Amino acid sequence: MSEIREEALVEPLEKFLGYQLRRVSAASMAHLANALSAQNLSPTLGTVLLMIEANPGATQARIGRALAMQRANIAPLIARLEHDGLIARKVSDGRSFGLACTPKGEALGQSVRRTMADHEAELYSALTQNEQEQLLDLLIKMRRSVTAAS
Amino acid sequence: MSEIREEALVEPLEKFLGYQLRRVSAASMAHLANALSAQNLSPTLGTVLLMIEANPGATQARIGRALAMQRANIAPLIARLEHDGLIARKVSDGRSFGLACTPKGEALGQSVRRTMADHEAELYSALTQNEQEQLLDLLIKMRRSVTAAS
DNA sequence: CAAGAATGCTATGAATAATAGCAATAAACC
DNA sequence: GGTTTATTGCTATTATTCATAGCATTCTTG
Repeated sequence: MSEIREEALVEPLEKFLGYQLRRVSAASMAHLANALSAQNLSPTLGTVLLMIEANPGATQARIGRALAMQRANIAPLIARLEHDGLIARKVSDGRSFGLACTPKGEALGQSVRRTMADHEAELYSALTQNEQEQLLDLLIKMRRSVTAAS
Repeated sequence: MSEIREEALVEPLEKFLGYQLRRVSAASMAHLANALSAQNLSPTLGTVLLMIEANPGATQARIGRALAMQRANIAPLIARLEHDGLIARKVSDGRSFGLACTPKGEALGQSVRRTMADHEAELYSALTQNEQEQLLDLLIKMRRSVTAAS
């Protein structure tokens, strides 16, 4: 009946917001990555896909800025989405392209949105509706100040 | 006077807790990494160092479990801390060692704690004291449920 | 004593992100 | 108009973090 339980260690960073944020975020990311693996997408790829879907015609530099990603890092992701036939590029500038989802990309986007919604519902059900809204508001407030500081 | 401002993109994941969590956590990690670079430590190394300092005698497997790190991933970190003279290993088992900070490690730990406290104070000053406590409580509650689910 | 579990570790690969630099193009300036 | 500056997409490279598989040693347990 009584299992052997390891005595818990002291957590010196317990009161640090950054530490708790990191721990929860890491767990959430792992959970989401697992959920999205069925669609053969990483969390980042899924996010970029949805971002393009919601902003047809945007260039990859703009998408990257909105997601706080460097141009150098988003390039291979765009190439991958295009290679998979999920997005298409239309010349907009002599140097840039307007991105948009293909029908295949929109279909997958729909599925990704469902997966993410399920993931959220499952993971965040430990919090009440009220707490979820509180947490969301606090995070958004944090992001505004953090983004402004950069 | 009026700068050219790029029209903001639609953020389809705006209401997703996991998304906002990731964005804030990423910004916080980058900020902390920058702050800790002066001590020649990554956030992970700093965290492990403080964890060992707070739990002298613990084995690296135990430290790893408490931080949700695989044995395979913590091994090189421990080797690095030992190589730098920050921690020492004392045989505890035929197969494991009890870890503890050296005086040099404790001195650095003190400095790391200060750096982290400063980092937190600077980054999270956008929230009131009350909001910071709310956020901390919500995150801890999330962590309990997430850990239980794993 | 034998079987299974735990520990430390290596090797390897995936995912994410940072920096530097390049060629082409656009925009701004004189 | 022509020069300078900025932007864009991209490659190459590196660092960090984390996951999996496997191995030898050593404990623990039946």
